[in-house]
Amino acid sequence: MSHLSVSEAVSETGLSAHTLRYYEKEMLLYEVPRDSGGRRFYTRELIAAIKFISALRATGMSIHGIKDYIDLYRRGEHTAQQRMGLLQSHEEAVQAQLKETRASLNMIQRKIALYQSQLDAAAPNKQRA
Amino acid sequence: MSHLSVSEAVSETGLSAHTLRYYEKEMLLYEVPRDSGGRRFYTRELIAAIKFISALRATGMSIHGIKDYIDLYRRGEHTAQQRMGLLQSHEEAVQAQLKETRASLNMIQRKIALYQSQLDAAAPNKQRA
DNA sequence: ATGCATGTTAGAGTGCACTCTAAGTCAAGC
DNA sequence: GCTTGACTTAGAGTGCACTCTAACATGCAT
Repeated sequence: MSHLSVSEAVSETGLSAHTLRYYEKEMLLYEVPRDSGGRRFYTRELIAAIKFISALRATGMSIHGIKDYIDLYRRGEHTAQQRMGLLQSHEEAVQAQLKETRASLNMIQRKIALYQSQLDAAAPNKQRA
Repeated sequence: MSHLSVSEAVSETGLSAHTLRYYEKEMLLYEVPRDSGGRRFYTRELIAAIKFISALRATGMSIHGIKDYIDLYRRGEHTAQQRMGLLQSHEEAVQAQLKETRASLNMIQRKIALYQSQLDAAAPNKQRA
């Protein structure tokens, strides 16, 4: 259970097999183990890493940015401070992006409300007709 | 003041002149007026439209999706209901996306907290040393 | 009248993140 | 032993949203 095949990793992480290979090629994943037939399998540590990478992607960090983070990871424990710094500045960027999205959403919601009042005015008391 | 030059529109909307032309080419903007020399200028209605388009883009609607909305607009008042429908389903998508972003952000924040406690443990009472 | 910023065009180029193709390998089930 | 399905590779292709290029036009400031 702690060794997942490609297809199990696909359903566990929500990424495609193509994307998993692409991430490996781009060095976001390293030391992905193989079975005797040369097929990949994923340990629970790898799955956790993939899920964290997905969280970074879902919040808009680029592949390149993620690679910088992973590279620090590979360089050892003494990079922990730097890694935390990267995550913190990414967090700030995400908060800013959330703020902008909320503002834009607000504008859209006001437009919807406008449509609603226009349509109400055009067809008043429809429920009684 | 209600007629903005290209450079004024750029600073007012935050988009580049290139992007404004691109949006026009993709039919997101239409009937952009020209002065005697053939140069574009932007009315306040156009500026408002550009800002609304930017809100749709900022919330992840594709150029194609925006074009569908604008095309309804061009077809006249009787499409108001459909336009509202598009905006409402986009709103739902944005809410879902916000939820996912918040979940991912949470994961990142937990990681930051982990780093923080690790670094605290490695260098305790640093403030007294 | 000359220089320069600001604009014009069609169309090519860029960067990103996948996504797919083609040709091949391998293990398990009938 | 043969088929089926999941996997392998290098490398090409896709879709999106810009972004830039080159060559030219216009109009204000000196």
